Amino acid sequence: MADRKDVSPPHTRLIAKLEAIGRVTEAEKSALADLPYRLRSFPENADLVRQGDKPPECCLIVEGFVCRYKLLGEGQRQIMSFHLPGDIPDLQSLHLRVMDHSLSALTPVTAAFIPHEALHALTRAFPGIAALFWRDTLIDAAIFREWLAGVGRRTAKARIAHVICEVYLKLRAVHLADDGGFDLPITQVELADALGLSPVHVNRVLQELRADGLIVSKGRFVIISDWERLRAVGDFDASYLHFRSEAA
Amino acid sequence: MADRKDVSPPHTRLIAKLEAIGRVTEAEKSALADLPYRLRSFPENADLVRQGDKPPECCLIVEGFVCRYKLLGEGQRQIMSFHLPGDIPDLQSLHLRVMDHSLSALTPVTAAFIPHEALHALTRAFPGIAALFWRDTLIDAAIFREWLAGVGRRTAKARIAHVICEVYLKLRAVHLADDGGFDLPITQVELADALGLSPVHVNRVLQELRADGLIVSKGRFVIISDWERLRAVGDFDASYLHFRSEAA
DNA sequence: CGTGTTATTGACCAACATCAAACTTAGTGG
DNA sequence: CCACTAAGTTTGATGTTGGTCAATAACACG
Repeated sequence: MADRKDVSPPHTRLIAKLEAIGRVTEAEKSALADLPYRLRSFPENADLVRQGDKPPECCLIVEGFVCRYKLLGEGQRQIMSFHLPGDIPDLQSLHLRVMDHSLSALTPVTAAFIPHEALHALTRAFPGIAALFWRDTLIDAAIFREWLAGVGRRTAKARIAHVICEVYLKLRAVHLADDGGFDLPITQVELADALGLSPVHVNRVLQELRADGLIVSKGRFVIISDWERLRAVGDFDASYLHFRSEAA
Repeated sequence: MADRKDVSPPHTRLIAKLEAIGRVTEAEKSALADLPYRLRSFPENADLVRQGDKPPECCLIVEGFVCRYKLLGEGQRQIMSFHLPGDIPDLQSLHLRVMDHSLSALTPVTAAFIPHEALHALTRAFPGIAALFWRDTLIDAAIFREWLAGVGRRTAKARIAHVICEVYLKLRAVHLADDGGFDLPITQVELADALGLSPVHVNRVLQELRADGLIVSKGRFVIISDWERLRAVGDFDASYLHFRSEAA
Protein backbone atom coordinates (compact mmCIF):
# COMPACT_ATOMS: atom_id res chain seq x y z
CA MET A 1 0.00 0.00 0.00
CA ALA A 2 1.16 3.57 0.44
CA ASP A 3 3.48 3.32 3.46
CA ARG A 4 6.36 4.40 1.25
CA LYS A 5 6.13 8.16 0.80
CA ASP A 6 5.83 9.16 -2.83
CA VAL A 7 8.60 11.66 -3.53
CA SER A 8 8.36 11.84 -7.32
CA PRO A 9 7.64 15.32 -8.70
CA PRO A 10 4.08 16.24 -9.69
CA HIS A 11 4.51 15.79 -13.41
CA THR A 12 5.82 12.22 -13.44
CA ARG A 13 2.41 10.59 -13.13
CA LEU A 14 0.95 13.11 -15.54
CA ILE A 15 3.46 12.00 -18.13
CA ALA A 16 2.73 8.34 -17.40
CA LYS A 17 -0.95 9.04 -17.86
CA LEU A 18 -0.47 10.94 -21.10
CA GLU A 19 1.75 8.16 -22.40
CA ALA A 20 -1.04 5.71 -21.70
CA ILE A 21 -3.30 7.59 -24.09
CA GLY A 22 -0.84 8.88 -26.68
CA ARG A 23 2.75 9.63 -27.63
CA VAL A 24 4.78 12.27 -25.81
CA THR A 25 8.07 13.61 -27.20
CA GLU A 26 11.08 14.41 -25.04
CA ALA A 27 10.65 18.11 -25.72
CA GLU A 28 7.05 17.90 -24.60
CA LYS A 29 8.04 16.04 -21.48
CA SER A 30 10.45 18.70 -20.41
CA ALA A 31 7.91 21.40 -21.16
CA LEU A 32 5.45 19.57 -18.92
CA ALA A 33 8.10 19.30 -16.24
CA ASP A 34 8.67 23.05 -16.40
CA LEU A 35 5.05 23.90 -15.73
CA PRO A 36 4.67 26.17 -12.70
CA TYR A 37 2.49 24.85 -9.92
CA ARG A 38 1.44 25.35 -6.37
CA LEU A 39 1.04 22.26 -4.18
CA ARG A 40 -1.92 21.98 -1.87
CA SER A 41 -3.07 19.25 0.48
CA PHE A 42 -6.64 18.32 1.26
CA PRO A 43 -8.03 16.12 3.99
CA GLU A 44 -10.41 13.34 3.15
CA ASN A 45 -13.77 14.65 2.07
CA ALA A 46 -12.66 18.20 1.30
CA ASP A 47 -13.69 19.81 -1.99
CA LEU A 48 -10.82 20.73 -4.29
CA VAL A 49 -13.09 22.72 -6.55
CA ARG A 50 -16.75 23.47 -6.13
CA GLN A 51 -19.74 23.71 -8.44
CA GLY A 52 -20.18 27.37 -9.42
CA ASP A 53 -16.49 28.19 -9.02
CA LYS A 54 -14.61 29.96 -11.81
CA PRO A 55 -11.16 28.55 -11.15
CA PRO A 56 -8.09 30.33 -12.61
CA GLU A 57 -6.08 27.11 -12.53
CA CYS A 58 -6.32 23.38 -13.08
CA CYS A 59 -5.50 20.75 -10.51
CA LEU A 60 -3.20 17.85 -11.23
CA ILE A 61 -3.65 15.07 -8.73
CA VAL A 62 -0.31 14.08 -7.28
CA GLU A 63 -1.40 11.72 -4.57
CA GLY A 64 -4.72 10.30 -3.41
CA PHE A 65 -8.13 9.62 -4.93
CA VAL A 66 -10.60 12.22 -6.11
CA CYS A 67 -14.20 12.00 -7.26
CA ARG A 68 -16.31 14.27 -9.40
CA TYR A 69 -19.86 14.74 -8.15
CA LYS A 70 -23.00 16.73 -8.41
CA LEU A 71 -25.58 17.50 -5.74
CA LEU A 72 -29.14 17.23 -6.99
CA GLY A 73 -32.32 18.92 -5.93
CA GLU A 74 -33.50 16.32 -3.46
CA GLY A 75 -30.15 16.39 -1.68
CA GLN A 76 -28.92 13.30 -3.42
CA ARG A 77 -25.42 12.95 -4.75
CA GLN A 78 -24.29 11.53 -8.06
CA ILE A 79 -20.63 10.71 -8.40
CA MET A 80 -19.65 10.95 -12.04
CA SER A 81 -16.05 9.79 -12.09
CA PHE A 82 -13.09 8.70 -10.04
CA HIS A 83 -9.68 10.23 -10.58
CA LEU A 84 -6.23 9.21 -9.54
CA PRO A 85 -2.68 10.54 -9.59
CA GLY A 86 -1.78 11.88 -13.02
CA ASP A 87 -5.31 13.03 -13.80
CA ILE A 88 -6.30 16.67 -14.27
CA PRO A 89 -9.98 16.32 -13.52
CA ASP A 90 -10.83 19.96 -14.16
CA LEU A 91 -8.90 20.37 -17.38
CA GLN A 92 -12.22 21.39 -18.88
CA SER A 93 -12.11 24.61 -16.88
CA LEU A 94 -9.63 25.82 -19.50
CA HIS A 95 -12.62 26.32 -21.80
CA LEU A 96 -15.65 26.14 -19.53
CA ARG A 97 -15.36 28.98 -17.09
CA VAL A 98 -17.97 27.92 -14.56
CA MET A 99 -17.72 24.53 -12.88
CA ASP A 100 -20.95 22.59 -13.25
CA HIS A 101 -19.92 20.06 -10.60
CA SER A 102 -17.50 19.65 -7.72
CA LEU A 103 -14.34 17.67 -7.10
CA SER A 104 -13.85 16.06 -3.74
CA ALA A 105 -11.06 14.13 -2.01
CA LEU A 106 -11.89 10.50 -1.30
CA THR A 107 -8.63 10.15 0.61
CA PRO A 108 -6.13 12.72 1.80
CA VAL A 109 -5.02 14.34 -1.45
CA THR A 110 -2.07 16.32 -2.70
CA ALA A 111 -2.74 18.32 -5.84
CA ALA A 112 -0.60 20.62 -7.96
CA PHE A 113 -2.50 23.68 -9.10
CA ILE A 114 -1.33 24.97 -12.46
CA PRO A 115 -2.43 28.41 -13.68
CA HIS A 116 -4.59 28.48 -16.79
CA GLU A 117 -2.23 30.94 -18.48
CA ALA A 118 0.64 28.48 -18.16
CA LEU A 119 -1.46 25.73 -19.69
CA HIS A 120 -2.70 27.96 -22.48
CA ALA A 121 0.88 28.98 -23.24
CA LEU A 122 1.94 25.35 -23.22
CA THR A 123 -0.78 24.28 -25.62
CA ARG A 124 0.04 27.20 -27.89
CA ALA A 125 3.71 26.24 -27.98
CA PHE A 126 3.07 22.49 -28.24
CA PRO A 127 0.10 21.62 -30.41
CA GLY A 128 0.84 17.98 -29.72
CA ILE A 129 0.13 18.55 -26.05
CA ALA A 130 -3.01 20.50 -26.89
CA ALA A 131 -4.20 17.53 -28.90
CA LEU A 132 -3.38 15.16 -26.07
CA PHE A 133 -5.22 17.30 -23.55
CA TRP A 134 -8.21 17.50 -25.82
CA ARG A 135 -8.00 13.77 -26.28
CA ASP A 136 -7.92 13.32 -22.53
CA THR A 137 -11.13 15.29 -22.06
CA LEU A 138 -12.68 13.25 -24.88
CA ILE A 139 -11.77 10.06 -23.06
CA ASP A 140 -13.37 11.43 -19.92
CA ALA A 141 -16.49 11.96 -21.99
CA ALA A 142 -16.28 8.40 -23.29
CA ILE A 143 -16.18 7.20 -19.70
CA PHE A 144 -19.24 9.27 -18.83
CA ARG A 145 -21.04 7.63 -21.72
CA GLU A 146 -20.07 4.19 -20.55
CA TRP A 147 -21.27 4.96 -17.03
CA LEU A 148 -24.47 6.36 -18.46
CA ALA A 149 -25.04 3.12 -20.32
CA GLY A 150 -24.33 1.18 -17.16
CA VAL A 151 -26.61 3.16 -14.89
CA GLY A 152 -29.29 3.25 -17.54
CA ARG A 153 -29.32 -0.33 -18.64
CA ARG A 154 -27.12 -2.65 -16.63
CA THR A 155 -28.03 -4.59 -13.50
CA ALA A 156 -26.51 -3.69 -10.17
CA LYS A 157 -24.15 -6.65 -10.37
CA ALA A 158 -22.90 -5.73 -13.81
CA ARG A 159 -22.39 -2.10 -12.82
CA ILE A 160 -20.29 -3.00 -9.83
CA ALA A 161 -18.21 -5.53 -11.71
CA HIS A 162 -17.77 -3.00 -14.48
CA VAL A 163 -16.50 -0.20 -12.31
CA ILE A 164 -14.03 -2.51 -10.60
CA CYS A 165 -12.62 -3.49 -14.00
CA GLU A 166 -12.37 0.14 -15.02
CA VAL A 167 -10.62 1.44 -11.93
CA TYR A 168 -8.24 -1.49 -12.02
CA LEU A 169 -7.15 -0.74 -15.58
CA LYS A 170 -6.79 2.96 -14.88
CA LEU A 171 -4.65 2.20 -11.85
CA ARG A 172 -2.48 -0.14 -13.88
CA ALA A 173 -1.96 2.55 -16.50
CA VAL A 174 -0.20 4.72 -13.93
CA HIS A 175 1.55 1.79 -12.26
CA LEU A 176 -0.53 1.87 -9.08
CA ALA A 177 -1.83 -1.69 -9.40
CA ASP A 178 -0.65 -5.06 -10.57
CA ASP A 179 -2.08 -8.56 -10.65
CA GLY A 180 -1.46 -8.90 -6.93
CA GLY A 181 -4.38 -6.65 -6.11
CA PHE A 182 -4.73 -3.00 -5.35
CA ASP A 183 -5.92 -0.44 -2.89
CA LEU A 184 -9.43 0.78 -3.68
CA PRO A 185 -10.22 3.62 -1.29
CA ILE A 186 -13.88 3.86 -2.23
CA THR A 187 -16.49 3.18 0.42
CA GLN A 188 -19.70 1.35 -0.35
CA VAL A 189 -21.64 4.57 0.12
CA GLU A 190 -19.49 6.22 -2.52
CA LEU A 191 -19.87 3.27 -4.87
CA ALA A 192 -23.61 3.56 -4.40
CA ASP A 193 -23.57 7.25 -5.28
CA ALA A 194 -21.49 6.49 -8.35
CA LEU A 195 -23.67 3.68 -9.61
CA GLY A 196 -27.10 5.02 -8.77
CA LEU A 197 -27.76 2.36 -6.14
CA SER A 198 -28.39 2.26 -2.42
CA PRO A 199 -25.47 1.44 -0.13
CA VAL A 200 -27.34 -1.56 1.22
CA HIS A 201 -27.73 -3.04 -2.21
CA VAL A 202 -24.09 -2.39 -3.07
CA ASN A 203 -23.13 -4.31 0.00
CA ARG A 204 -25.27 -7.28 -0.95
CA VAL A 205 -24.04 -7.42 -4.51
CA LEU A 206 -20.43 -7.14 -3.38
CA GLN A 207 -21.02 -10.19 -1.24
CA GLU A 208 -22.36 -12.02 -4.27
CA LEU A 209 -19.27 -11.14 -6.28
CA ARG A 210 -17.12 -12.48 -3.48
CA ALA A 211 -19.25 -15.61 -3.15
CA ASP A 212 -18.98 -16.16 -6.91
CA GLY A 213 -15.20 -16.10 -6.56
CA LEU A 214 -14.74 -13.10 -8.82
CA ILE A 215 -13.02 -10.87 -6.32
CA VAL A 216 -11.45 -11.09 -2.90
CA SER A 217 -11.60 -7.99 -0.78
CA LYS A 218 -10.48 -7.19 2.69
CA GLY A 219 -11.10 -3.64 3.74
CA ARG A 220 -9.93 -1.38 0.95
CA PHE A 221 -7.68 -3.99 -0.59
CA VAL A 222 -9.10 -5.78 -3.60
CA ILE A 223 -7.84 -8.75 -5.58
CA ILE A 224 -9.49 -9.68 -8.83
CA SER A 225 -9.43 -13.43 -8.66
CA ASP A 226 -11.09 -14.14 -11.98
CA TRP A 227 -10.60 -11.34 -14.47
CA GLU A 228 -12.30 -13.09 -17.34
CA ARG A 229 -15.46 -13.82 -15.46
CA LEU A 230 -15.55 -10.42 -13.78
CA ARG A 231 -15.25 -8.88 -17.19
CA ALA A 232 -18.06 -11.04 -18.51
CA VAL A 233 -20.34 -10.28 -15.58
CA GLY A 234 -19.63 -6.57 -15.93
CA ASP A 235 -20.09 -6.63 -19.72
CA PHE A 236 -16.76 -4.84 -19.73
CA ASP A 237 -14.90 -3.95 -22.91
CA ALA A 238 -11.96 -1.64 -22.39
CA SER A 239 -12.08 0.01 -25.77
CA TYR A 240 -13.96 3.02 -24.42
CA LEU A 241 -10.88 3.87 -22.35
CA HIS A 242 -9.00 4.50 -25.60
CA PHE A 243 -5.65 3.36 -24.27
CA ARG A 244 -2.94 3.62 -26.85
CA SER A 245 -2.45 -0.12 -27.08
CA GLU A 246 -6.13 -0.97 -27.51
CA ALA A 247 -7.25 2.08 -29.49
CA ALA A 248 -4.70 1.68 -32.26
CA MET B 1 -43.17 21.56 -39.01
CA ALA B 2 -40.76 20.87 -41.85
CA ASP B 3 -42.96 21.20 -44.92
CA ARG B 4 -40.85 24.15 -46.01
CA LYS B 5 -37.65 22.81 -47.54
CA ASP B 6 -34.55 24.10 -45.79
CA VAL B 7 -32.32 25.60 -48.45
CA SER B 8 -29.72 27.28 -46.24
CA PRO B 9 -26.17 26.01 -46.78
CA PRO B 10 -24.75 23.43 -44.36
CA HIS B 11 -22.67 25.83 -42.32
CA THR B 12 -25.39 28.31 -41.34
CA ARG B 13 -26.73 26.27 -38.45
CA LEU B 14 -23.21 25.33 -37.43
CA ILE B 15 -22.42 29.00 -37.07
CA ALA B 16 -25.65 29.58 -35.14
CA LYS B 17 -24.72 26.76 -32.82
CA LEU B 18 -21.17 27.99 -32.29
CA GLU B 19 -22.48 31.45 -31.60
CA ALA B 20 -24.73 30.01 -28.93
CA ILE B 21 -21.70 28.74 -27.05
CA GLY B 22 -19.07 31.38 -27.87
CA ARG B 23 -17.99 34.25 -30.05
CA VAL B 24 -17.22 33.75 -33.74
CA THR B 25 -15.40 36.40 -35.80
CA GLU B 26 -16.28 37.26 -39.39
CA ALA B 27 -13.02 35.74 -40.60
CA GLU B 28 -13.82 32.54 -38.76
CA LYS B 29 -17.30 32.48 -40.22
CA SER B 30 -16.04 32.67 -43.75
CA ALA B 31 -13.43 30.00 -43.03
CA LEU B 32 -16.23 27.77 -41.74
CA ALA B 33 -18.25 28.53 -44.86
CA ASP B 34 -15.32 27.49 -47.04
CA LEU B 35 -15.03 24.04 -45.47
CA PRO B 36 -15.29 21.30 -48.07
CA TYR B 37 -18.05 18.78 -47.55
CA ARG B 38 -19.98 15.98 -49.11
CA LEU B 39 -23.73 15.85 -48.50
CA ARG B 40 -25.38 12.55 -47.71
CA SER B 41 -28.95 11.61 -46.91
CA PHE B 42 -30.07 8.91 -44.53
CA PRO B 43 -33.49 7.39 -44.03
CA GLU B 44 -34.99 7.15 -40.60
CA ASN B 45 -33.18 4.64 -38.46
CA ALA B 46 -30.03 4.38 -40.55
CA ASP B 47 -26.64 4.60 -38.85
CA LEU B 48 -24.52 7.57 -39.92
CA VAL B 49 -21.48 6.18 -38.16
CA ARG B 50 -21.09 2.90 -36.38
CA GLN B 51 -19.33 1.71 -33.25
CA GLY B 52 -15.93 0.35 -34.26
CA ASP B 53 -15.65 2.60 -37.33
CA LYS B 54 -12.54 4.70 -37.89
CA PRO B 55 -14.11 7.56 -39.80
CA PRO B 56 -11.89 9.88 -41.89
CA GLU B 57 -14.42 12.69 -41.63
CA CYS B 58 -16.88 14.33 -39.26
CA CYS B 59 -20.56 14.74 -39.91
CA LEU B 60 -22.35 18.03 -39.54
CA ILE B 61 -26.08 17.58 -39.24
CA VAL B 62 -27.86 19.77 -41.75
CA GLU B 63 -31.38 18.54 -41.34
CA GLY B 64 -33.13 16.03 -39.11
CA PHE B 65 -32.57 14.52 -35.69
CA VAL B 66 -29.77 12.17 -34.71
CA CYS B 67 -29.10 10.14 -31.61
CA ARG B 68 -25.94 8.68 -30.17
CA TYR B 69 -26.31 5.19 -28.79
CA LYS B 70 -24.56 2.10 -27.60
CA LEU B 71 -25.67 -1.50 -27.80
CA LEU B 72 -24.98 -3.44 -24.63
CA GLY B 73 -24.29 -7.08 -24.00
CA GLU B 74 -27.86 -8.15 -23.27
CA GLY B 75 -29.06 -6.57 -26.50
CA GLN B 76 -30.29 -3.45 -24.76
CA ARG B 77 -29.75 0.01 -26.15
CA GLN B 78 -28.71 3.12 -24.32
CA ILE B 79 -29.18 6.42 -26.11
CA MET B 80 -26.64 8.90 -24.84
CA SER B 81 -27.58 12.12 -26.56
CA PHE B 82 -29.81 13.75 -29.10
CA HIS B 83 -28.39 15.96 -31.82
CA LEU B 84 -29.92 18.47 -34.14
CA PRO B 85 -28.96 20.62 -37.11
CA GLY B 86 -25.73 22.50 -36.45
CA ASP B 87 -24.26 19.75 -34.29
CA ILE B 88 -21.19 17.75 -35.21
CA PRO B 89 -21.83 14.72 -33.04
CA ASP B 90 -18.64 12.89 -33.97
CA LEU B 91 -16.28 15.82 -33.64
CA GLN B 92 -14.45 13.65 -31.15
CA SER B 93 -13.31 11.39 -33.98
CA LEU B 94 -10.74 14.09 -34.73
CA HIS B 95 -8.80 12.79 -31.74
CA LEU B 96 -10.34 9.41 -30.94
CA ARG B 97 -9.80 7.22 -33.94
CA VAL B 98 -12.19 4.41 -33.12
CA MET B 99 -15.87 5.14 -32.51
CA ASP B 100 -17.01 3.69 -29.19
CA HIS B 101 -20.68 4.18 -30.07
CA SER B 102 -22.93 4.71 -33.07
CA LEU B 103 -24.92 7.61 -34.48
CA SER B 104 -28.34 6.94 -35.86
CA ALA B 105 -30.99 8.96 -37.69
CA LEU B 106 -34.17 9.49 -35.69
CA THR B 107 -35.78 11.12 -38.73
CA PRO B 108 -34.66 11.32 -42.34
CA VAL B 109 -31.35 13.14 -42.06
CA THR B 110 -29.11 15.18 -44.29
CA ALA B 111 -25.53 15.45 -43.11
CA ALA B 112 -22.47 17.20 -44.47
CA PHE B 113 -19.35 15.06 -44.14
CA ILE B 114 -16.21 17.14 -43.68
CA PRO B 115 -12.77 15.50 -44.02
CA HIS B 116 -10.63 15.41 -40.91
CA GLU B 117 -7.73 17.04 -42.75
CA ALA B 118 -9.86 20.05 -43.55
CA LEU B 119 -10.89 20.39 -39.93
CA HIS B 120 -7.35 19.95 -38.69
CA ALA B 121 -6.18 22.60 -41.11
CA LEU B 122 -8.96 24.90 -39.98
CA THR B 123 -8.13 24.51 -36.30
CA ARG B 124 -4.45 25.07 -37.05
CA ALA B 125 -5.22 28.30 -38.91
CA PHE B 126 -7.86 29.51 -36.44
CA PRO B 127 -7.02 28.72 -32.82
CA GLY B 128 -10.26 30.43 -31.87
CA ILE B 129 -12.20 27.79 -33.76
CA ALA B 130 -10.11 25.05 -32.22
CA ALA B 131 -11.00 26.39 -28.81
CA LEU B 132 -14.69 26.56 -29.74
CA PHE B 133 -14.66 23.00 -31.03
CA TRP B 134 -12.95 21.80 -27.90
CA ARG B 135 -15.48 23.75 -25.89
CA ASP B 136 -18.25 22.10 -27.83
CA THR B 137 -17.00 18.61 -26.98
CA LEU B 138 -16.66 19.72 -23.36
CA ILE B 139 -20.28 20.81 -23.36
CA ASP B 140 -21.26 17.44 -24.76
CA ALA B 141 -19.43 15.91 -21.82
CA ALA B 142 -21.29 18.21 -19.43
CA ILE B 143 -24.54 16.97 -20.90
CA PHE B 144 -23.47 13.35 -20.43
CA ARG B 145 -22.78 14.15 -16.80
CA GLU B 146 -26.18 15.70 -16.35
CA TRP B 147 -27.86 12.70 -17.93
CA LEU B 148 -25.80 10.42 -15.74
CA ALA B 149 -27.02 12.28 -12.69
CA GLY B 150 -30.56 12.02 -13.93
CA VAL B 151 -30.50 8.34 -14.73
CA GLY B 152 -28.62 7.61 -11.53
CA ARG B 153 -30.62 9.62 -9.08
CA ARG B 154 -33.75 11.22 -10.47
CA THR B 155 -37.24 9.77 -10.65
CA ALA B 156 -38.76 8.85 -13.98
CA LYS B 157 -40.94 11.95 -13.92
CA ALA B 158 -38.02 14.27 -13.27
CA ARG B 159 -35.94 12.63 -16.00
CA ILE B 160 -38.62 13.08 -18.60
CA ALA B 161 -39.35 16.66 -17.63
CA HIS B 162 -35.63 17.34 -17.63
CA VAL B 163 -34.96 16.03 -21.10
CA ILE B 164 -37.88 17.99 -22.52
CA CYS B 165 -36.44 21.18 -21.03
CA GLU B 166 -33.03 20.38 -22.45
CA VAL B 167 -34.11 19.61 -25.98
CA TYR B 168 -36.32 22.66 -26.03
CA LEU B 169 -33.45 24.97 -25.11
CA LYS B 170 -31.12 23.34 -27.61
CA LEU B 171 -33.72 23.74 -30.34
CA ARG B 172 -34.22 27.39 -29.43
CA ALA B 173 -30.49 27.99 -29.66
CA VAL B 174 -30.56 27.11 -33.34
CA HIS B 175 -33.89 28.82 -33.94
CA LEU B 176 -35.88 25.61 -34.41
CA ALA B 177 -38.33 26.25 -31.60
CA ASP B 178 -40.14 29.13 -30.00
CA ASP B 179 -42.71 29.55 -27.25
CA GLY B 180 -45.42 28.26 -29.55
CA GLY B 181 -44.19 24.71 -29.26
CA PHE B 182 -41.89 22.54 -31.31
CA ASP B 183 -41.54 19.33 -33.20
CA LEU B 184 -40.03 16.58 -31.06
CA PRO B 185 -39.42 13.60 -33.32
CA ILE B 186 -38.55 11.19 -30.53
CA THR B 187 -40.73 8.15 -29.95
CA GLN B 188 -41.53 6.90 -26.49
CA VAL B 189 -39.35 3.87 -27.10
CA GLU B 190 -36.43 6.14 -27.86
CA LEU B 191 -37.13 8.28 -24.82
CA ALA B 192 -37.13 5.10 -22.77
CA ASP B 193 -33.76 4.04 -24.16
CA ALA B 194 -32.38 7.48 -23.43
CA LEU B 195 -33.63 7.65 -19.87
CA GLY B 196 -33.09 4.08 -18.76
CA LEU B 197 -36.81 3.37 -18.48
CA SER B 198 -39.29 1.03 -20.10
CA PRO B 199 -41.49 2.39 -22.89
CA VAL B 200 -44.59 1.54 -20.89
CA HIS B 201 -43.47 3.62 -17.98
CA VAL B 202 -42.49 6.53 -20.21
CA ASN B 203 -45.98 6.49 -21.59
CA ARG B 204 -47.55 6.61 -18.16
CA VAL B 205 -45.35 9.40 -16.90
CA LEU B 206 -45.95 11.43 -20.04
CA GLN B 207 -49.64 11.17 -19.31
CA GLU B 208 -49.02 12.45 -15.81
CA LEU B 209 -47.12 15.43 -17.15
CA ARG B 210 -50.03 16.19 -19.44
CA ALA B 211 -52.56 15.71 -16.65
CA ASP B 212 -50.51 18.05 -14.44
CA GLY B 213 -50.79 20.69 -17.14
CA LEU B 214 -47.04 20.95 -17.70
CA ILE B 215 -47.04 20.04 -21.35
CA VAL B 216 -49.46 19.58 -24.19
CA SER B 217 -48.50 17.10 -26.84
CA LYS B 218 -50.17 15.86 -29.92
CA GLY B 219 -48.18 13.39 -31.92
CA ARG B 220 -44.67 14.74 -32.28
CA PHE B 221 -45.68 18.31 -31.56
CA VAL B 222 -45.04 19.51 -28.02
CA ILE B 223 -46.03 22.69 -26.24
CA ILE B 224 -44.58 23.49 -22.88
CA SER B 225 -47.54 24.99 -21.10
CA ASP B 226 -45.85 25.72 -17.79
CA TRP B 227 -42.12 26.20 -18.14
CA GLU B 228 -41.53 27.10 -14.52
CA ARG B 229 -43.24 24.05 -13.13
CA LEU B 230 -41.76 21.74 -15.74
CA ARG B 231 -38.36 23.04 -14.80
CA ALA B 232 -39.07 22.51 -11.12
CA VAL B 233 -40.36 18.97 -11.65
CA GLY B 234 -37.33 18.15 -13.79
CA ASP B 235 -34.89 19.74 -11.34
CA PHE B 236 -33.62 21.51 -14.41
CA ASP B 237 -30.91 24.16 -14.30
CA ALA B 238 -29.57 25.16 -17.69
CA SER B 239 -26.10 26.10 -16.52
CA TYR B 240 -24.67 22.75 -17.59
CA LEU B 241 -25.45 23.67 -21.20
CA HIS B 242 -22.90 26.47 -20.91
CA PHE B 243 -24.70 28.80 -23.28
CA ARG B 244 -22.90 32.06 -23.75
CA SER B 245 -25.59 34.10 -22.04
CA GLU B 246 -25.82 31.91 -18.95
CA ALA B 247 -22.19 30.83 -18.67
CA ALA B 248 -20.78 34.34 -18.51
C1' DC C 1 -58.54 0.29 -46.90
C1' DG C 2 -54.86 -2.49 -45.32
C1' DT C 3 -50.45 -2.64 -42.83
C1' DG C 4 -46.89 -1.42 -39.89
C1' DT C 5 -45.44 1.56 -36.34
C1' DT C 6 -46.43 3.94 -32.14
C1' DA C 7 -49.26 4.77 -28.14
C1' DT C 8 -52.15 3.11 -24.46
C1' DT C 9 -54.13 -0.11 -20.92
C1' DG C 10 -54.29 -3.68 -17.44
C1' DA C 11 -52.52 -7.35 -14.54
C1' DC C 12 -48.74 -8.92 -12.29
C1' DC C 13 -43.85 -9.02 -10.76
C1' DA C 14 -38.89 -8.12 -9.54
C1' DA C 15 -35.07 -5.41 -8.59
C1' DC C 16 -33.76 -2.45 -5.72
C1' DA C 17 -34.96 1.16 -1.96
C1' DT C 18 -35.85 2.26 2.80
C1' DC C 19 -35.60 1.83 7.64
C1' DA C 20 -33.49 0.45 11.58
C1' DA C 21 -30.43 -2.06 14.21
C1' DA C 22 -26.17 -4.54 15.14
C1' DC C 23 -21.64 -5.58 14.17
C1' DT C 24 -16.48 -4.61 12.56
C1' DT C 25 -12.66 -2.01 12.05
C1' DA C 26 -9.34 1.37 12.44
C1' DG C 27 -7.91 5.05 14.92
C1' DT C 28 -7.23 7.85 19.28
C1' DG C 29 -6.10 9.01 23.73
C1' DG C 30 -5.38 7.55 28.47
C1' DC D 1 -2.39 -2.16 25.79
C1' DC D 2 -7.06 -1.22 26.42
C1' DA D 3 -11.27 1.26 26.39
C1' DC D 4 -13.77 4.57 23.45
C1' DT D 5 -15.36 6.49 19.26
C1' DA D 6 -16.59 7.23 14.64
C1' DA D 7 -16.80 5.40 10.21
C1' DG D 8 -17.98 1.83 7.52
C1' DT D 9 -20.15 -2.74 6.79
C1' DT D 10 -23.59 -6.21 7.39
C1' DT D 11 -28.25 -8.06 8.36
C1' DG D 12 -33.32 -8.45 8.40
C1' DA D 13 -37.92 -6.92 7.44
C1' DT D 14 -40.76 -4.47 4.54
C1' DG D 15 -42.11 -1.15 0.75
C1' DT D 16 -42.16 1.01 -3.89
C1' DT D 17 -40.78 2.36 -8.32
C1' DG D 18 -40.68 0.91 -12.38
C1' DG D 19 -40.28 -3.61 -15.35
C1' DT D 20 -42.56 -7.37 -18.06
C1' DC D 21 -46.05 -9.44 -20.74
C1' DA D 22 -49.75 -9.20 -23.58
C1' DA D 23 -53.51 -7.24 -25.66
C1' DT D 24 -55.88 -3.26 -27.80
C1' DA D 25 -56.33 1.24 -29.88
C1' DA D 26 -54.60 5.18 -32.86
C1' DC D 27 -52.32 6.81 -36.40
C1' DA D 28 -49.64 7.54 -40.71
C1' DC D 29 -48.73 6.11 -45.14
C1' DG D 30 -49.02 4.01 -49.52
